[in-house]
Amino acid sequence: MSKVCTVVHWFRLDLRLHDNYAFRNALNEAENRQYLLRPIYLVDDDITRKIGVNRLRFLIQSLQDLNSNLKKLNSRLFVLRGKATEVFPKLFDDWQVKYLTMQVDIDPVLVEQDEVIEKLAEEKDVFIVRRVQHTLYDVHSILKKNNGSVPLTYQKFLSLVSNIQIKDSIEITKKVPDQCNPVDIASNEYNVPTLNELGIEENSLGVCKYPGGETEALKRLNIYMAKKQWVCTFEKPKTSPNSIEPSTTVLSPYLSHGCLSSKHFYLKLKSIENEMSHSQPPVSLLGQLMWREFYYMAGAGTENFDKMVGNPVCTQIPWGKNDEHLKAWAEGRTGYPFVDAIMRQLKEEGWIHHLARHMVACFLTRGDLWISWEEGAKIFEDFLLDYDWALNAGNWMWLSASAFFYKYFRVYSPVAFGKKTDKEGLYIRKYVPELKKYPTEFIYEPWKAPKTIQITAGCIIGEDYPYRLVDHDKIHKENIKKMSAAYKVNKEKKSLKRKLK
DNA sequence: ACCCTAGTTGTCTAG
DNA sequence: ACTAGACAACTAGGG
Repeated sequence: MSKVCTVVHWFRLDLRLHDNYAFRNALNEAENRQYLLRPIYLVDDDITRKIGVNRLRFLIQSLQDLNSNLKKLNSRLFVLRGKATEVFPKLFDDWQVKYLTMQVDIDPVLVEQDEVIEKLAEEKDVFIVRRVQHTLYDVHSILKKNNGSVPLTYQKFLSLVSNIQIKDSIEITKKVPDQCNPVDIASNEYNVPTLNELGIEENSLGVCKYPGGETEALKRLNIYMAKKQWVCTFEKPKTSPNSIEPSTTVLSPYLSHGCLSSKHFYLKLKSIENEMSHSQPPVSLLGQLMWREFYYMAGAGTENFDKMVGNPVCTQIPWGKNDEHLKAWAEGRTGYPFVDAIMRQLKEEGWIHHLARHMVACFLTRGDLWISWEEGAKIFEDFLLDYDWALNAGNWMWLSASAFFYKYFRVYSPVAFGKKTDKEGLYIRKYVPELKKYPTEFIYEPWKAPKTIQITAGCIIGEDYPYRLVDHDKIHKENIKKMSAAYKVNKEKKSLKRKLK
């Protein structure tokens, strides 16, 4: 007896049912051809080495939510363990797969993997459908529109996409017919793994401020979209990096995992903006989505986008190496309370405000520690719930003045910057509790506090809280000179290249 | 080739 | 609370 054929939808960074064209495609195909439908997710065996614990928790929660939403459609999520390139050849045979749907991704590791999968599928006669649904625009067609070169300014990017229409978002409500479900539909073999099963002590993790999942994403989106006045007056630079509760939406982790469709978000914003006057890109909420598109396009069109060497858009800067300083930065013990508070919030909660990212990124690179942005990007990859390959590399290059942004002499002060929105240092007191009792006068510069005050506040600088690693006022000026020299060399190289042509 | 303009979000001081 | 200028002078894109 020949087995019934199967349609597989491979969930990756599209952990949702709304606005998921690729999944709808699979569902329709299974129904029309009377094939079996298996929505799958692959968990790599070394996942715990690749993803930080907070993000792993977010992912597992997202998978659980996806599974329960699929169950409402009379289906389920089939979670499989192993590497895609090893799992698929077996699946193709075992399940008689005829049709595989998935979304298009940009991360070169995934792109490379997809090429292998595509080849394997071809050999086994599996038809693959890939849909652009993680971004608003098909980045490759934008690049083509710009004669194959990457626009290096946001405004240029906006002009390229200005007349592209965004299609409607879709809702999937149709239930999967019983005959499309395989016999092992209820098997525990395919359950979403728990954190404990992955070797993570769940109660060793901090409070979960941002639970993963499509349900949570849409709930969060709707809360913010209900505040129409807030949406329409939103200007990113005017939001606070150090408020105790986030001053922005924190939808980014949901976008990066695909729990929220960027297109769904975009269309909501558009319909609100149609009703009243509103702020504009780059500072508006819609402008934030456009930044995401901008970096996706840059990432897709640039070789070695996540590295300095061999990256054509990245200025080559002779960064130093200092593992002690790097570690202190990552662990929130630079001796600059604002920087340390941010890094500790990042590690504990997995999310920090965009401007807080500016502060610590500038501090690590061109501002103070003179350490490569690649090192910072790796730490962010570990800690951020909203880690996103293209955005992470792009923003790190921006902040280190390696690409997209060039005014390297504008340096964030670890003392002055935070004071603008938090004079009392309430944010520092929360995340660096050893300084909780410091007088406001010294909360941003505790090393200036007289010994008697340090004793009264119960925190001796150099013992209970570190002495500052560097003297910002002095070192940032030296670093500006180094940047200037690096730019000069870069310029000479460029003009030499032009002459050679 | 050259010049001009604009660029998501700096800091500090003086008024 | 705000605005303007000094600081020292960046690059990409467009004309």
